[in-house]
Amino acid sequence: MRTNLTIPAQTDSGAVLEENMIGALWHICFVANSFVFPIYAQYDKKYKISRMEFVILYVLSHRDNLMAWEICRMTGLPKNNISRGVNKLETRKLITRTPDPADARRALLTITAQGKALFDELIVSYVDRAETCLSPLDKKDRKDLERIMTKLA
Amino acid sequence: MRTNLTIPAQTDSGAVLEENMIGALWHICFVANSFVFPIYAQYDKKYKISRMEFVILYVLSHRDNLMAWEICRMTGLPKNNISRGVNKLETRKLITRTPDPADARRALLTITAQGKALFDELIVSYVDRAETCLSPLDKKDRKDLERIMTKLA
DNA sequence: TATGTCAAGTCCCATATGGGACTATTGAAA
DNA sequence: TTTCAATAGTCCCATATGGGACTTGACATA
Repeated sequence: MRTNLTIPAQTDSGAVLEENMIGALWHICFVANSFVFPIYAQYDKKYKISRMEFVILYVLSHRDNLMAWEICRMTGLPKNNISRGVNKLETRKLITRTPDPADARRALLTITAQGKALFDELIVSYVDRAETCLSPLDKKDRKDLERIMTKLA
Repeated sequence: MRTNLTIPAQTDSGAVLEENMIGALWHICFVANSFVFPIYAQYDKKYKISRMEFVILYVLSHRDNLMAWEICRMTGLPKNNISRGVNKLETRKLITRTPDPADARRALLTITAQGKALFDELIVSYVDRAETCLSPLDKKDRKDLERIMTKLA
């Protein structure tokens, strides 16, 4: 379990890679890691929620009645990990799994009120951290970033 | 300080996340993962180079005579993982470790010609993949992305 | 009904990862 | 000098992760 992690506050990485788009993508990865790492550490420590579980809650809080494989498709995460997360969330009653009577293979996942309540709590840290990470950006930067990221994903 | 977040109720369409900066950061993570995952899989399979090892080669190919902890600081990766990677790269003669005579704790890392040659091979896939991932972006987008990412990292 | 194929999930296992304890060394304070 | 703290790196161990095999169910074709 992760606790107490320290992300080095500042880096020289800017200097390491200023060639072209390689650098941009390297930075994207760096930012992504520095962003999520402390969050997941906190979720795990404070709420016993793993990365996979958070991702599932995140997706289900936006769209209901999804099947596990759809979450895989949307997130790019492997199905066994999602499967594990779904099971854990179900036993904790944070989501429900409703078997599709028409096809016994399928089960529709829905977040419960309890799950939604937890998610609303989790997302506060998420937003805080996002604000911290994006604080160097002005309004225009943010607009641009949003536009670009929408194109990319 | 927390942002008042509004989670759009049940967004439709595959785009799970286009609200605000939460969405942007979620996208950043998604893009980062989708970008690196296939690359590291290939590096591992084809060259027996792990993510950590690649990162070390990457950094050392830009800056010589670094200590392990500096790589940690630059990349945000934990020191034990970097330590492992350094050892493996050293036994494969892709980097050298020169003990600092003035301080026996320290060792300066340098990429070897062999290491550089391998890195040059690796980076080809990296650039290819970067180009693929960034293909939806036009020239202006790319300029913006680079500007923003430099600010963020 | 039998058969082959695909689909949705789960299980098993090997590996990657990260936290924390530990070692060895240095430098500073007492 | 002795002691204490900090630094650089390694080791150990528990957990997270992902590939691939496996299970069960659905459906198409015969």
